Amino acid sequence: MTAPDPDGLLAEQLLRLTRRVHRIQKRYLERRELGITPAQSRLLRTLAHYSSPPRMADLAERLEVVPRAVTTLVDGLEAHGKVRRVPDPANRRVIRIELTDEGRETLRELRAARRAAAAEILAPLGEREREQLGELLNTLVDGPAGPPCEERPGGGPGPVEG
Amino acid sequence: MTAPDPDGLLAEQLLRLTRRVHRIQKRYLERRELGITPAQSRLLRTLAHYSSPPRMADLAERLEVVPRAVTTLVDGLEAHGKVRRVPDPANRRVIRIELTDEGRETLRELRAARRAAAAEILAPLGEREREQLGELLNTLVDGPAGPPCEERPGGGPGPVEG
DNA sequence: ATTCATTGTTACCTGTACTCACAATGAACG
DNA sequence: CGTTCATTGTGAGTACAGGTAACAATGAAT
Repeated sequence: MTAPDPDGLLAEQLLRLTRRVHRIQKRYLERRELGITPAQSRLLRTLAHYSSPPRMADLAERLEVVPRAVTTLVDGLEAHGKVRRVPDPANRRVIRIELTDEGRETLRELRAARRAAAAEILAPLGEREREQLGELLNTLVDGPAGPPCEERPGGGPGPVEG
Repeated sequence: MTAPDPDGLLAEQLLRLTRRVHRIQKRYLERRELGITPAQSRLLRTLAHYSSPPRMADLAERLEVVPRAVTTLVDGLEAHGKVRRVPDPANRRVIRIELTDEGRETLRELRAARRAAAAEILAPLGEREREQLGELLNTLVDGPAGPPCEERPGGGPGPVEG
């Protein structure tokens, strides 16, 4: 440790971990036959954090992807009846995304799967260390922000991912 | 904080960060017109950690991907003259992957790019915190191991990624 | 010699996200 | 009013990363 390029190394570890998370999560998803992909699962979970149905653009910003990607994800979820597109009467350009009952149900199972996957990944860490890691990651994520776009306007519905 | 599902959240942050790393790294790679993709860059860097040219299977294990993926990556790198496939006289099934001079040159630029990307990501953290994060990630990565396969036989050429 | 395991690869498919172009809507301003 | 411009979501196309399955070549074991 204290290698020549500690920061670069750190990025490498990050990548590796994420690949692992992805693989494990996928396994759990398949096993439970929920019929959704990891990215869709992510959108679904994100959806749950809003108090009122978000717009596509909100989700894009939140997920740190381009709006087009959200369209695809919502397509998939809607086809499986997990979410619903509802027009916004106040602004006919916007579409708001609502969780359906089935979506909420799926979400419950999803959380279990997620928890199991996380537990598997985090096994080597103790309680205290997890907290540390959590704080560090929070700092990182909330820090510079910014997907392909710049920064968020601020007055969103009810974010904060918690 | 101290939310209902801290571990799940943690995984979420991980994913988000990685997406960011990926995006930033890609941007750097394009800007410098190195003509390689992030995954190829990863393989290249990994290659540098071996004292003697590794086999395809070694790389697959190291990168935690299926051997087939390595084939594709090496194809790309070889086409750009960054690496060379050399047959192993001792075992005619194996192919060893060597860095070419051009590959080594690219590697130098790559490190700079990587460092810049990491710096950008890690900006919100202080020196002390980076060390902490580094240690935590190390523990995680070295912990349970295991790609699609199980565990590594141990006697690899010269691993340890550092 | 036959059988089995290793190694890399051919062929194909999925998931994810990106760019570009565009239609529909809304807002600003003459 | 009409013109112009920004916002919002989407169709079409592309790139990249990785996974499965089948296989040919080689090596090892019996």
